[in-house]
Amino acid sequence: MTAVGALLESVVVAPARPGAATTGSNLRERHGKARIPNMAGQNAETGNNSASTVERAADILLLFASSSSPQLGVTEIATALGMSKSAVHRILLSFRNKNLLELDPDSRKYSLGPTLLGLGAKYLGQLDIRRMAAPELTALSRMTNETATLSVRSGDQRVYVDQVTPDREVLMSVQLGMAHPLHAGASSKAFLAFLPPDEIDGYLSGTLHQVTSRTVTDVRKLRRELVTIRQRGWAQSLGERQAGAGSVAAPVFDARGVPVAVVSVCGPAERMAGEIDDCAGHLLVCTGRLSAQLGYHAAGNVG
Amino acid sequence: MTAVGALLESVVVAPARPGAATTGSNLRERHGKARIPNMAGQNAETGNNSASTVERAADILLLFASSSSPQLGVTEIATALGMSKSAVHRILLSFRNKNLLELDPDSRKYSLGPTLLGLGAKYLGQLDIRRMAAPELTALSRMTNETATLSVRSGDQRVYVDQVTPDREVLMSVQLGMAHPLHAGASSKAFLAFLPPDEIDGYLSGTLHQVTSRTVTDVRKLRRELVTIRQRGWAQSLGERQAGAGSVAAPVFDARGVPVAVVSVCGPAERMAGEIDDCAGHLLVCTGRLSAQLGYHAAGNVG
DNA sequence: CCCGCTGTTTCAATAAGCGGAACCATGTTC
DNA sequence: GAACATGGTTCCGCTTATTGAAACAGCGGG
Repeated sequence: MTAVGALLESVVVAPARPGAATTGSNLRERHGKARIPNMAGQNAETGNNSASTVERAADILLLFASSSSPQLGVTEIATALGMSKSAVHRILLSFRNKNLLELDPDSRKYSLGPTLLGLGAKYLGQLDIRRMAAPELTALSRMTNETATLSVRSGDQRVYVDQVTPDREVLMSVQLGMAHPLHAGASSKAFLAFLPPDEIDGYLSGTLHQVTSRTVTDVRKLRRELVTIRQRGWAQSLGERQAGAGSVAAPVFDARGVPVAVVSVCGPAERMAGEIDDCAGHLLVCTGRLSAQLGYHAAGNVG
Repeated sequence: MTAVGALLESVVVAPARPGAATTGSNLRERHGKARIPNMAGQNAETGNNSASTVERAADILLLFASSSSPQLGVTEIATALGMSKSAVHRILLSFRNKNLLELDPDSRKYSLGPTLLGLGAKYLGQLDIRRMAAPELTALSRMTNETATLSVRSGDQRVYVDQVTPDREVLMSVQLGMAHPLHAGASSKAFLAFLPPDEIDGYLSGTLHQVTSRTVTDVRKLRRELVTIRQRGWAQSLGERQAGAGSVAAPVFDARGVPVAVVSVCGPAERMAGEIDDCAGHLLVCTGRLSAQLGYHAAGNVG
């Protein structure tokens, strides 16, 4: 009954497709350079040997992703990104040729195209952690009667890749695919706490953006909290990333002990406040099973 | 309980929010093949004043979407697209900076990045037809006990944007987001049949690719079938796009009488063969309701 | 250990994208 | 309804970013 779950086109005989056994996808990055997210103005200081035109084109796509209005005009984009109208127009035309963007001939504005759906679906389909975690998320959501989410890391950021919401009126729902910093919210902190020490240092040496009024941006305070998280194995947050929301989160480790994903239970802050311990218990059982599936044998890693 | 359905991050109190006004998206495309860099100057005649670098970058993304293996290497991409390794590498670096692609440091290969998930989710979220049709798809799938799908048009192609699968062992599942030609399969033919005559002519004057052994590529035969489809209001296919699959499909019209989407019922070919008339009945009720919601008043359009 | 394969970097040539301004097409105002 | 305003599209010289070949670096297999 799921809507967007199925991804492989085929006449399926068994409920799941046995398929080729893909190895676990581990992602690692070493980008020390922190980008200022969605800021307008000049981005002259990239300093890389990459293709600036392509990056600017990508920025246009990302602008659509972060914009509140689904349709954007040429000048709108140009001013937002500090580009000239002609450059924007040329890039938009290219994307349009590839069906990555669409043009509404009436309003003369552009919007995201269906090909992006294909790319996103493809990405999800090859995320084996997601497949593996799906039943766990369902069970976790049912037991806690709250939303269960799954996140993966992408460089200095974290991205929700799945969620299962409970069957009740007031609930929390996260936006899949959008990137969040590694220091705000339970899921992020759960990731950060279990990274290798040098990566933690690298991240903490950057700017810690104040996402909400409760976001912890003091490095020393955050470091103390990371120690706590490592000791007890899970992180919590009340409104640190999303005002009014609360959550508990714990990482999933692969065989090498690297955190490859984070599972969280989240809901409205007032409700979550009284459920934290209960949720954390269920959560750890869930992540423990997943880590075991990935070949992780819990060792003395508490430090 | 849906996994990827929710898209807006918020603490939701009401189950769903009624969307804003609908905008019919019509677009026209021209697929030129620009490969030879010799006469790469300004070709005013072909109407190609777009950014070739960006298009080539987009081609790389699309290659990932259509490739069977989730990871691609630099030379692999370069040879597949006829580009130089350095160009590919630079573009890959740009995409990596934007988290549109990821690099597996072990295998030194690239794969799709999580930002694409965000873009795809965003696209789905702003497709109001999808929201509107979702309950209809669910009902249709339940009544027919087969898979119900929703497609939209994108240039000369058609894209699945949603599906609801029945609760049984043997079923059909389509791949969301991937583009299909307008002449193969019931959903495609249902679109094609109700386009304006000049657009039909334009499409039929192009090459009709033989997708499966049963794909109709003879223009005259196809034209006859389009007449039939227009007369009875729905299209059928047995293995024309996907071997072993069968389906019936009918369009959804907006207030102007333009087909904005297509709903289909599909399943394994043997089973569908005996269910076609029954499914078509349910299907037409469903699409009729949707068209009515869009302000379409059935007129004497049979011809 | 060396060879072959693949990803990364370098560098000069130049093709390609850039921006400003002119050009249209809408729809808004008076 | 004409003049105006707004925003998309096109044109064109300038210059910069991109390109391709070749050199370099890592890695795995023979």
